[in-house]
Amino acid sequence: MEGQSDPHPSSSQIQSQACCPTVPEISIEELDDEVEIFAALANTTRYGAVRLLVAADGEVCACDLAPPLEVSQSAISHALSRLFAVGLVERRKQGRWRYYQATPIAEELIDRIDAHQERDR
Amino acid sequence: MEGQSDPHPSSSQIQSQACCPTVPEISIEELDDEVEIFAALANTTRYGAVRLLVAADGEVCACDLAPPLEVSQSAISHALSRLFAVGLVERRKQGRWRYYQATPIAEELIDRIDAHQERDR
DNA sequence: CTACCATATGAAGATACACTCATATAACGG
DNA sequence: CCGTTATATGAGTGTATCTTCATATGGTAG
Repeated sequence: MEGQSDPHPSSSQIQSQACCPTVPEISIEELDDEVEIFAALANTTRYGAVRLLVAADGEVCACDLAPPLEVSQSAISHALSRLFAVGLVERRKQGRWRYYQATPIAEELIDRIDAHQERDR
Repeated sequence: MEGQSDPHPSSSQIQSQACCPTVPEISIEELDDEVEIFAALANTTRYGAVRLLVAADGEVCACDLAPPLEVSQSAISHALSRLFAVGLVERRKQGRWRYYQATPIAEELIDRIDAHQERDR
């Protein structure tokens, strides 16, 4: 399998008007952390939670996030744990409550998306 | 199933130092488009393609993207189609080649991620 | 035309994912 | 203490997702 591709560097030199405008080299292996950040946002529950936290512009306890998202306690807990794992939210414990807050990177990503949606509407 | 939650508005008024700092209302249904954008980036092949395009800072033909990502022709084609569908890349046909280019929103999201990675390293 | 090349697309199998359920932990209130 | 509340976590399951294979399309060169 993988019957070798590499089409153009063959025969003569097809680099003038053909493809190949020198493709930059990037380390593909090191992309996984970043993919995980986007993967954490690639789900309605988790993205909705981030949006709520960004809109709240401050701390919100987990129990206040579940109802508007219409998901169970377990679901929001799983969701917030994953968001925390990739650094999209911070959390603080107070008594029996756990307060969550969006991190700067979360705010920035949402901000970019909002600006984009604003543009082409 | 779903034995109704809504914990605090019950008994007395537990809003002072408890949770509930007025959770903002957002339209959860309208989030799907945005989730699709992040979902498109939540895969190594697709994210790698976007990174290559952003790094290239210009057009790159599909055949030049497959080798560095170590994926098949079919895989890169599927990947680019999906990225195009959500507006993360643009494309232009020239002869039998198809040139892809990152869109502004793609560049901005990558830019935010890079700045973030820079920060906590 | 006919061969070949770059790309696209549909179906299909293997894998990963997001819930739910059950249960655990921890903090408060009586 | 014991019951209740808020949250966390592991297992299990239905569903979605990604890649490959096969094939289609559209362009180019002989």
